[in-house]
Amino acid sequence: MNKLSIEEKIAAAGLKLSQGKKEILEILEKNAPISVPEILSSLKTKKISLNKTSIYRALSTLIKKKLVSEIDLGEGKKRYEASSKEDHHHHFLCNTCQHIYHIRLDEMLVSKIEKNIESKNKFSIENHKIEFYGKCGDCG
Amino acid sequence: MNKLSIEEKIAAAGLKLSQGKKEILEILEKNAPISVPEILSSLKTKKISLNKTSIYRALSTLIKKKLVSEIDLGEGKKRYEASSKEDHHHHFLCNTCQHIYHIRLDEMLVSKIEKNIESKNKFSIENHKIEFYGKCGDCG
DNA sequence: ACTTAATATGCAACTATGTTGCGTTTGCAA
DNA sequence: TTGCAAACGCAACATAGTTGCATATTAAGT
Repeated sequence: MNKLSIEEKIAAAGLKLSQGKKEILEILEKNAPISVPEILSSLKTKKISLNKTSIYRALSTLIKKKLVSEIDLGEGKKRYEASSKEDHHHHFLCNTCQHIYHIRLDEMLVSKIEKNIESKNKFSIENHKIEFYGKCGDCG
Repeated sequence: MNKLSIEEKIAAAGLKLSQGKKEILEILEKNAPISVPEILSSLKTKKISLNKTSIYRALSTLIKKKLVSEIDLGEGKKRYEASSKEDHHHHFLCNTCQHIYHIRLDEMLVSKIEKNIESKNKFSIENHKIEFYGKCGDCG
């Protein structure tokens, strides 16, 4: 369980507690994976001014410290989520309402698939990207 | 087996045989999945002048007719490959040499994973994106 | 509190991928 | 061979993301 406050998490990662990082983490913890433009407009709503350059740089250090993870659903832009939300998981994107759902896979099966690939080829797999697309319950 | 010539494939899809589509398909059939900038420079090498707008538009119609498929390895740009090359397959991207390999998965296992997700949630899965990253034999 | 060094920020300019509008050209079929 | 739809080139635009540099803020040491 992760009961640390945002301030504590940033401190634990050995980072300086800046307005930017604090606000960004706060937003990410409240949202499904969002893009930088969305973070930007979310900040504007909260009447907080933060430059896009600063956001990209803050995200970059947060990613390095594993407080944030980057995902790419093939939309031509990246999305970010607080990695503290949950552990390893994947995403389902509804082709109709564009909602992003977190899903948990049977990791045993994934691992079987990877072992299979590694044995057939001479690869050593370091990570994967697995996303699903379709219709969610609300739209089906 | 797909023994049709490029001209025949285009005709079979009910498309006009334009220089652009012909050249693009020719390049895609010879290459691993490549991006538009790469197609552009490949054309330049062959002393063929074709505008990037035309490339994007040609690709778009070729994709609609299923002669080309679009893939996204999270690099901030799309890649394209001739779908005639092989049937359903996935990709492995070497983190060291950036080489892209075609891999074939145990589709039974993939289908098991999907059924699992569909039963736990109220999703109907229409497609997926599954890519692997790591070190290839040459780099390991 | 005061200084300092490291990190964070703002701004402007820039790069890259991809798109749109529009006028012109080309392939192909009647 | 002529007419129409599809293809094309060009310029302008849109959007995501990056870089350089000057200024400001934070946290640690005095």
